[in-house]
Amino acid sequence: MAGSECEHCVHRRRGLCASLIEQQSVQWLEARRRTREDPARTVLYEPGQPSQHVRILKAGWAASFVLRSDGRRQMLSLLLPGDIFSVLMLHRPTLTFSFAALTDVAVCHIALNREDVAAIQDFLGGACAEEVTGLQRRVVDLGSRKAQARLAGFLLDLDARLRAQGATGDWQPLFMRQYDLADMFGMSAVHVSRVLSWLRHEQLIDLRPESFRILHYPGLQAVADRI
Amino acid sequence: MAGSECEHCVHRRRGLCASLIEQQSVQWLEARRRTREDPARTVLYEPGQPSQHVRILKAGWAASFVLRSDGRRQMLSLLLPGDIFSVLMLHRPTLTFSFAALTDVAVCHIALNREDVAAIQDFLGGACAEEVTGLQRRVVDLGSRKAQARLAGFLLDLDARLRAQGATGDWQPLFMRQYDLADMFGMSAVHVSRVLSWLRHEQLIDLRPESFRILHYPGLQAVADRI
DNA sequence: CGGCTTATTGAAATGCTTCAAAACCAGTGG
DNA sequence: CCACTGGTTTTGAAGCATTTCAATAAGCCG
Repeated sequence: MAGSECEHCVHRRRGLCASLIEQQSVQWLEARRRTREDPARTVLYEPGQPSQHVRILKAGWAASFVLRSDGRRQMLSLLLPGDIFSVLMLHRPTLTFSFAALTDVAVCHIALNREDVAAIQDFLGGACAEEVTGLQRRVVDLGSRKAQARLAGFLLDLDARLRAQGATGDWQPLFMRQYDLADMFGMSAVHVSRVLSWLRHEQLIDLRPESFRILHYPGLQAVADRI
Repeated sequence: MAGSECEHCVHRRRGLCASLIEQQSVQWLEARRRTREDPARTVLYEPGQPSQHVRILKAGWAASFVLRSDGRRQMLSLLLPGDIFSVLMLHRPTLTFSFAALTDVAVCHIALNREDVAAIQDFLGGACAEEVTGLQRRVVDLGSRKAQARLAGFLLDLDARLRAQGATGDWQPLFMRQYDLADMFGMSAVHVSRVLSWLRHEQLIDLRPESFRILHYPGLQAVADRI
């Protein structure tokens, strides 16, 4: 059974795994990877920790973040199932930021050597470019938009991202605490609560413990487009 | 004369040029590049514009930025002589952001085809990783530090960057208007003025039209380290 | 000198944070 | 079934950071 995990993996058709399988084979990949499961809130990678493995989030949600000396946490990106973390690990011996599980997660660790990496340069270049583009969006977001616009835009993005992965219903999962959103968008948890309450009060979204629903796309978009 | 520009170029020993010369030769590089000069405030690249050329800032200062539909400008990064823009051009047909000259500039355009790019993958991977790291720093900066800390940190960084390039004196150049700094750090030009005045009043820095001087490193560092 | 761009200053308004208290919620053990 | 707990969200009030608007000053160029 263990020998056929890759065969049946949802993620084998896209991204890193697809490239590796194309270059080599499913068996080759299977031999170089192992799955690890971790409970919610576990730190998956600490800055400075040398690692030979590039990882793929098989199931659950995770996030990358920087822990500042004053205890403050700045989230860099949100990882959904299928996302790779981190392309940088293939270029650098260690990273300067952390990864943590937001929910229970299953993570696939893949061991690649220099030649393996060389064989998938095309894919890696593209993945690195995506990483840059995503971070640029965050800079624009943090630098030039107000809290309301950031949260509205985030919910729209997340909705689109989940639908692109095949989600269909009205309700979408949201496995983040309000303080996670606060750390993501550089605002206080209190203010996150207020903004979300306001969006709800305006009938733009509906919110439940671990899920949300967009009630009025154009309205929410209008808020997201405000300065 | 034109045939020997690369030979005498200050930047030939580092970065992209060094990699290309190592892989091929100075003559090879010379044949694929041409220099362009542009006055201050010129737009060097507009988003969406297809370009076969990767560029190196030979002289002057420039910046990358996103122009938002509401007219607001978010600067992404500051380019100093020797900096490449942009690694992303080698992975994507077009970019989503702009480059503009802050001063009069000389820009070296280099035409590379797919094989040329493949030959310097090692260098490109590293450069892309650097790009990511720099943007992550900006996210942390914008997300979790106050205006004072951002400006203090910027001056310290810039000072270090210029000294790493060989600058020695007390005074360092600063070819940015206050509204450039505002667009860079997500604050209003008025507030930039106030913060700089305050830093000056605290005897931490000295400021003149196109240059600055750090008067008290530990003090400025202390401000930069504040939340 | 006049006209342009950039920087400074003040006053008022807005956005956001902090602190503190209360409400809510899920799980635990009685 | 209830009370208790710990983690999370909501709410209010006060204070701080930053923006906006508007007016003035300073610097530079022709």
